[in-house]
Amino acid sequence: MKHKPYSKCFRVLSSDLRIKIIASLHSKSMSVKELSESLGEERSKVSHALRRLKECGFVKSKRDGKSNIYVLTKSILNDVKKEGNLFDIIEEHVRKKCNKGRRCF
Amino acid sequence: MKHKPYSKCFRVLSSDLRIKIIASLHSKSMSVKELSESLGEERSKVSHALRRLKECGFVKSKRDGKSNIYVLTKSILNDVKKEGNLFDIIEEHVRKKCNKGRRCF
DNA sequence: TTCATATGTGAATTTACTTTCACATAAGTT
DNA sequence: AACTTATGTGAAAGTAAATTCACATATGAA
Repeated sequence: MKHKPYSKCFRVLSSDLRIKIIASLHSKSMSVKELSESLGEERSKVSHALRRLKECGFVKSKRDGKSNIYVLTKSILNDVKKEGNLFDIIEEHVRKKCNKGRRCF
Repeated sequence: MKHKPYSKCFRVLSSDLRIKIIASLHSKSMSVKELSESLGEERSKVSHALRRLKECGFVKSKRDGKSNIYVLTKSILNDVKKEGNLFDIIEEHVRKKCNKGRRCF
């Protein structure tokens, strides 16, 4: 088992904003502006976040006129749709374990 | 969907050392000293890492004489054993997506 | 081509995390 | 009790990541 890839991927998922972006894009592909407005976050912040998500293959983008539309890649899109996906696993863990510890939240 | 729990859990998993510890404890429950020696990492570093893993419910500890033996909790232990677990999902993602991006590794 | 809109990006700043170190505690041994 | 071993812990120092901001680029409209 190589460790670096795991920690790197988890690190990209370790930001609240980036998780929000994944959740948003799951409902609907969006431009930076749309994401930025719907999340109430500064545009450049969203842009930097998207870059990190893109670098690790969680999202991709396509030009549409003046906008760049961001889309979840199949990989993570499938995860979110499938039963027993990445988020289910974490959610279950959180439900069972994390609320008991003081510091986790 | 609450976002904080996700990002917090992912953050705890975003350290190479902490992933190594999880992998080690998967083979065998160990004391801080044993972990520290087998990983070649400074004792206090391992102790701090274990605290974070414990805070988020990934490991628990039990006294055994002078030692504290660290054990993976059922939650994550099951994950590592089950097909389609957390690590499989990330591994598959890495294999498919991350090696294409420059920055991910 | 000039202007407005949407976005990307680098760098400085700020914030968060990790590592190290000295010391405290706890249990077993002599 | 005094000593040794194993560990926990707080705080300083070091390192990395997030945020902000000014500017660059790219596309469509007038």
